[in-house]
Amino acid sequence: MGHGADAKTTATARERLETVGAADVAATLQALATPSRLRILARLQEGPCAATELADAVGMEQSACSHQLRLLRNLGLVTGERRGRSVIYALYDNHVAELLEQALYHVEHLRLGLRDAPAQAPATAAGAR
Amino acid sequence: MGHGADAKTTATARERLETVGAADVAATLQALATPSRLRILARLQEGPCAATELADAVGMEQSACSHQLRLLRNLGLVTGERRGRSVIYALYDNHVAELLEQALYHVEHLRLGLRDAPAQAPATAAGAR
DNA sequence: TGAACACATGAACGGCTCTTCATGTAGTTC
DNA sequence: GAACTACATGAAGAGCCGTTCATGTGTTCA
Repeated sequence: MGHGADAKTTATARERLETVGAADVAATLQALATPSRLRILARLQEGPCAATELADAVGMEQSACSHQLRLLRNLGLVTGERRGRSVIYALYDNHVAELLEQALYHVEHLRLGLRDAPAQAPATAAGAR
Repeated sequence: MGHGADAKTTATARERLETVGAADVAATLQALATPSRLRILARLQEGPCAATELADAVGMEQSACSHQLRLLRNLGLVTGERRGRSVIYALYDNHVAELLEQALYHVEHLRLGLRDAPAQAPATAAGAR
């Protein structure tokens, strides 16, 4: 209903994590945990692209790129459909685009060493202090 | 200066990625790419916590937890300061909390198989379709 | 000062991941 | 259908990662 965190349905990140499955979350996020795949996704954010062209754009061998594309596909992050003798790859979703975007955003800031606020705990019954 | 993406200073994700350093971005994101660290960060989002208590909360051995904490610390994602004979760990930043939050959010949606929109390219000269 | 607690660190091992090399399959063109 | 292009796949090797075991450092308290 609301936007971010309502008072009622506020599950802790920890609960949500176990609900979805920590291993699954980790697996998905690992798609963003290597330079090669990061480059692939970043290129795809600019628009769909054929496999060979993609490999060329990110500077990796066709085979290596294909392997990673399969991985990304199995994770449901990208799609690939035939078009003539090419296979056009694209980001699956806008969620993927945003995930990449925000990951980049946060890492850019973290890498600058800027400190926003010393990490405040959510508005829990935090009497203990 | 703006907030998210101004029309003028819009660099492609690919450019930003190389600017920050794809390897560095990957390294940081890899902190979210394993169940153990994911649990650690999720627990810390609820508030600061001593090392042993933390290890207990996420169900891992003290040593293993300590190793991962060092890693997270080196990446600048968490802080740890002595307090008596304990060391209290906390998320470094609100950026870290948000990164975790949004990663969770997107993965929750991706895991549901919900498809928002078939990934639209940014407002480029995307006539080809 | 010595014992007990809290945490950090080093070494080592098993497992996973990414790449490369070689080969296989699908589609087009002649 | 033969040759070529575009992509996928399998096997294998090098390197990295996370855990465990054993031990070390710092702190409190009697």
